[in-house]
Amino acid sequence: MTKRQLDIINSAGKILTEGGISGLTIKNIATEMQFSESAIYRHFKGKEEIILAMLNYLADDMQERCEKVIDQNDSAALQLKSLFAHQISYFKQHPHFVSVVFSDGLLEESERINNAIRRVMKVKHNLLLPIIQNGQLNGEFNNAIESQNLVEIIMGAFRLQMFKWKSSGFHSDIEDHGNAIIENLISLIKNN
Amino acid sequence: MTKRQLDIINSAGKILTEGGISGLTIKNIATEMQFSESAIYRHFKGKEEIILAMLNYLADDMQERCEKVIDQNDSAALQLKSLFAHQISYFKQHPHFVSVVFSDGLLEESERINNAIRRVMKVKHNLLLPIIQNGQLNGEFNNAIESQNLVEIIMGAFRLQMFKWKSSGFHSDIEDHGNAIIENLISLIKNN
DNA sequence: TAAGTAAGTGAGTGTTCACTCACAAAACTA
DNA sequence: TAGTTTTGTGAGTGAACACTCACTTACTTA
Repeated sequence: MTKRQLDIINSAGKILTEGGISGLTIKNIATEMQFSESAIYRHFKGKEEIILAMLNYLADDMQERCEKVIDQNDSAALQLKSLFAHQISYFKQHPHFVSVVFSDGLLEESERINNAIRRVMKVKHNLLLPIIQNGQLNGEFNNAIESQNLVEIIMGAFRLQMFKWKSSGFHSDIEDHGNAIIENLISLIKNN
Repeated sequence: MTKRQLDIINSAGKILTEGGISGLTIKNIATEMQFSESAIYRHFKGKEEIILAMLNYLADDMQERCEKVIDQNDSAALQLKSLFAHQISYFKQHPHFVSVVFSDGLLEESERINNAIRRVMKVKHNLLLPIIQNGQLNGEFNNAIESQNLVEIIMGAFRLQMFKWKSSGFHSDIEDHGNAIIENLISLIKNN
């Protein structure tokens, strides 16, 4: 990944956030980059490669950042809380990643993009699962429910918050509302 | 809504399910209807109107069907269960409605479509809210959490199941997995 | 400094798209 | 049956799209 490629996927992200998936054209990316359409093709083979690069960058970056945030000495509940707090503040700084993950119009166009989106979700899933499992093992969380299902409930709630935030044009306060929902989720799955 | 219009939105739904949002073109709808492109314009002013008609039909239909399914004499938990069981079996028969609700590529193109999608979600929200509120009032459900938030958690989990089902090309068993998640959700929010 | 490569350009190409229009047949109505 | 409306068609339009190509300019390096 060259610097120029990173510039391009950032421009693509900006456009995706502002103009949605139908606005994500080579022409618009080129304009945003302040050079010609054809120049884009010096750095990426085509549009699909740009989208794939965005998604793969997001997955890698998310994995790396989140691993650092989780402190194994914390309680499972605290780990969940800091994981999501981090994730929310990250998306707040880079809302285009929310756009790209939720642009499932992309999804239908190419199996490779489909897989890349799945990979992003899988990274998230794999970060959550061990936390939940530990919490269930040490009696912190409800263990009447399979860990997999618990993870899906949590991810579903989080995704809906992100979706609503995106639908609002990123105007609503995701930090307040998102963290509140996570707080509620934790109190829901806790044994008490 | 004429018969022909209903035929067209059904064709559009079929195409949306099979070819995704990028496949939803006037040409494809016309082919599916077995007549020419221009004939479509005898029944709808344009593509946007077709999509709006689909969404509004879904919202109205969902409202009407779901109201019938909910038996006020049942417990809140049972009401939730039958509501979702009905919804899942309905989507299983009409998977294109899952496609249309999740095609947020549509969303960005027009404020009217945006509002129509929001309306579908609102209908669902308004169906769930009173059930949750009653359940909290009569001590059946956890009332440490605001009803609104509880509704969002439930809807989020349900939407994620639908999304995964759609991503699988509607091959996974939504009836099994979807109902299991709802079962888990209910056990999670129940006071015991 | 000469040669090779990387990065950018302007003018295209072919395709697909939503949509229009003059026209025709069919169905309804007086 | 004559007149009108509804429903369909085929040919076409202009715009947007991803992508190509011959060419130039700038940078690197032997």
